[in-house]
Amino acid sequence: MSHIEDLQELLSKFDFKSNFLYEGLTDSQKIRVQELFEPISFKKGSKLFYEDGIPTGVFLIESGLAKKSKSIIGEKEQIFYIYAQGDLLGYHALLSDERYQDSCAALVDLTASFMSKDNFLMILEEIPALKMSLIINLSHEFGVLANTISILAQNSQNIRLALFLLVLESRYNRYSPNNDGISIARQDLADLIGATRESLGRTLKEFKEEGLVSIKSKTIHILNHQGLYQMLNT
Amino acid sequence: MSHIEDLQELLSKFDFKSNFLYEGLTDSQKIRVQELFEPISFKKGSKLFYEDGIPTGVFLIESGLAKKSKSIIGEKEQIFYIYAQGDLLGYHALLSDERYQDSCAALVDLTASFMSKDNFLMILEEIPALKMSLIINLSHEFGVLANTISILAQNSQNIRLALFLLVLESRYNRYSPNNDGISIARQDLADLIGATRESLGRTLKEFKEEGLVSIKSKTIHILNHQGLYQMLNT
DNA sequence: ATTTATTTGTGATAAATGTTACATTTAAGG
DNA sequence: CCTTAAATGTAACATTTATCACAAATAAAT
Repeated sequence: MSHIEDLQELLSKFDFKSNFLYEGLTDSQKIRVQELFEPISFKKGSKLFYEDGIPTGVFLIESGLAKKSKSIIGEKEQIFYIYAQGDLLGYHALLSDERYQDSCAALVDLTASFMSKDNFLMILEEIPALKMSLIINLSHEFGVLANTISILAQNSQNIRLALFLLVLESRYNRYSPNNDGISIARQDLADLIGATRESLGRTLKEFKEEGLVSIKSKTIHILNHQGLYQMLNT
Repeated sequence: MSHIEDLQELLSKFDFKSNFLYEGLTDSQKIRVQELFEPISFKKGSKLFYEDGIPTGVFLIESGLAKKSKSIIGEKEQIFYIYAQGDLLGYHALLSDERYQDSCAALVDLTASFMSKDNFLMILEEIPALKMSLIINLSHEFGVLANTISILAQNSQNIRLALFLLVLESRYNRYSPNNDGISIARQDLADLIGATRESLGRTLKEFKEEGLVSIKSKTIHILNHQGLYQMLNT
């Protein structure tokens, strides 16, 4: 197996397949689902939903990026996933009939489609294939979060950063062939890899000096994918 | 809200409700499900299933404890959940139609009920309530793993240990009123909180010297729950 | 019961990461 | 465009945690 394939396989272990919604539906079913969505938009920094809030529905991201994060103890925020175009989100709390266990904020101006809780639960009963897709997807997500725990708990900051840079680049470029680099606030990147902002800055600088990445203000470009990947296998 | 209630609420954020199987079923449905299980037992240290193995069915723990762990990079093993009596496990890989993403090993001699993949998928179609229970449960598990990420990535070893001691004690004593303490290998506890064995040992010694716990060989007893809980809120 | 293997404890040292405080750069608003 | 606020960079220092090497204790096997 080539290095590229190895990398792709690794990255898939950190990616929800949250764009499952239309998989396996007939054309008429797709239209039925689409009819239940309504457009909604969020300014950069605003929240799609809040921790402890009551779930109102689900969101399908049409454009933009959103971070899901939570804070269990103290004020420290942990980002545990970054959603991109095509991803469906907001269904966990809704389905488990709990309050939101996490909050979700737009990283950039964002457009989405919204479906109310009632409509979502209705369509789930109406189209059984959807329910099975959801089960498959939730099961996959379990693996992704377990992998995330494993990476964050067992590896140094260097390795965590190397991995998440690769993950983010692939996520950011999901539907855009032109590689625009990874544009993200330092604090967010730190909250994602479980580091302080200062410490992340130093590690990032190291990477730059080693020619692994280039940095222009907020945007990080990966120059040497192979190099980052090799860090993971040492 | 009292401290005890606060603690209970916190602990519930780290507990799968994997004993959902019979919830909401009629008596005849329960019997139908039970008929499809067959007894199986595992010696301490043996594996219920292996990472990368092909899923064969699901397990319901009748007695004993099991750890679910994985190793993404290198040889470091991360335990991300410890299952106890009453828990159902092994359905994630089966449902997402992937290979096992993790391995599961008995921490002590263990007895379980086993249901084959075919029977599990069959009963899921036969009893729709089961499918919905599964969705609810998977959604809840998502929150638990997100909380685990947050704790492990954002807190010091002391705090991680304090929390997991409280979690483990509650898990170990789920169905046993007499508090037998937490019997666990140091290496396993270290793999659970994301620390080295030596480092864990030192932190544990500190806890002992502060009167928070007592240690008799492999078994840890919590002496001051309040004290451990307060560590989390500083 | 005695030997052997495994697990655990300990101490010295090095490495990684966090903390604090402030300078500098970049973005946002009028 | 200018002003102010927010984000980022930097450096010295403290703290936490890992690593290594080995002793002690416990568990397993004969």
